[in-house]
Amino acid sequence: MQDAPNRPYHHGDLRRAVIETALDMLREEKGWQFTLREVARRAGVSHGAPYKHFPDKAALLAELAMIGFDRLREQLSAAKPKAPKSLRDEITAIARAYVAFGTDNPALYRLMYSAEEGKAVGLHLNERALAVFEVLLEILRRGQAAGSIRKRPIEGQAAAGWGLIHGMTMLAIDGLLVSEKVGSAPLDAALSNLVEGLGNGTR
Amino acid sequence: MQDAPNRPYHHGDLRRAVIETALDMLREEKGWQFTLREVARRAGVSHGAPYKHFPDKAALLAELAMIGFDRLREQLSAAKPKAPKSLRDEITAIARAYVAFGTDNPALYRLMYSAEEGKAVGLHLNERALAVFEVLLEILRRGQAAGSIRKRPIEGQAAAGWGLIHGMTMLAIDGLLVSEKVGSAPLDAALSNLVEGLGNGTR
DNA sequence: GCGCGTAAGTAGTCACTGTCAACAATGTAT
DNA sequence: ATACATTGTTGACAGTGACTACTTACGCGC
Repeated sequence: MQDAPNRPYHHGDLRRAVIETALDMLREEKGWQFTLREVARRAGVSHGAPYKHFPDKAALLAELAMIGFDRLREQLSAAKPKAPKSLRDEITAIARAYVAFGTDNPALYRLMYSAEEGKAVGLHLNERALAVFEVLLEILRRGQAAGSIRKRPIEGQAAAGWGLIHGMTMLAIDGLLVSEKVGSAPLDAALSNLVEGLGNGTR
Repeated sequence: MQDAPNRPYHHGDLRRAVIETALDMLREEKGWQFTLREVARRAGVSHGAPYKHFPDKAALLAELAMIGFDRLREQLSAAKPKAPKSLRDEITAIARAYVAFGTDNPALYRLMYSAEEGKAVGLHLNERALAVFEVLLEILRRGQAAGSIRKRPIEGQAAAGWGLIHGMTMLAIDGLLVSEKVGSAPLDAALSNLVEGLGNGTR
């Protein structure tokens, strides 16, 4: 915290501090509807200071979203099993990690898929976001080569995988996966269905 | 509009007018981040008037979300083919209608899955929201009975279907289904995959 | 008919927001 | 040393959601 009253006039690394503080607020609060002024307040700086580092609030949000993609990719890479018994195990592991990222960082995940409704395309065509998508594509490519995944246009299979996982993540974040509607293990069931749809019949 | 300067003191049906106006604003703008004051302005009443009908903005948003579920259910019912050639056709038709609802009413759809982040559960366990879910369940039940869908816990299959369709809808709304990532007909491909996963092998 | 309670609308206010321009402090290159 | 660019501060502005006190006029019981 910035208790020291004789804090120096120049923060030193305010840009990073603003980002860190904003990430903290995303973590503890639910919505990404935090105020820029409170970020400044927490960072121990005047309400106008952040504008020296970000042209506006949207720019900060975009930056946060990018960081989100980086972290998601890292988390997926870390979850990839070293010696997977089957492609199914691999897909399951990755998918679980993906959903876990969403439920662990709900506000951040929402932000990654919201930022400026319409400008989101730009974000997701960015190299850092595409890197996440590449994890999925790589698995599908390998599966097709190994013959355990139907030989179909890979983009379509990617659509099915991305759509399902993103959807399950959003539902999980919103707390909508209640057993009254989707049973006790919805993610497992959905993943089974996905894998069986992708598979070539040799289960 | 309310051009008449000698507009009566009492609006007559302000509650409905507020809802209609808010729906209009959802339709034309993208975000559900409209201001209550502008709703009042457009309805031709003072900025405090809506508070006589809604305790706060969140209450209005919740009401709008409910209307969204009603309309979605209607649209799905209308899209259900009278004499479907196969269950696959039926599922495809319903799913297309669902996604179309989302892309036609992006802000409203977002609202239905956002409203008060965390209070969403309550919304979705409401009778009017469950009615939408029931459309999906009914198809699955019928498919299992007819033998064209694998005999598995229906909740899990519902999870797979809901997750995929919701995910595709969200991606479509955000404009993220660009051909660079998911090819030219992502929805068709994803639905094929879903149906094949659900199916019992007799394709 | 008629009074009047009360639902419905108004106006003003409060604390707060994002953004901006003017100003001050600091570091840096010449 | 001195000019300058960077970074932070302060104060302002319009606009927001929410609350309050006030006013209007609808409609009910007599």
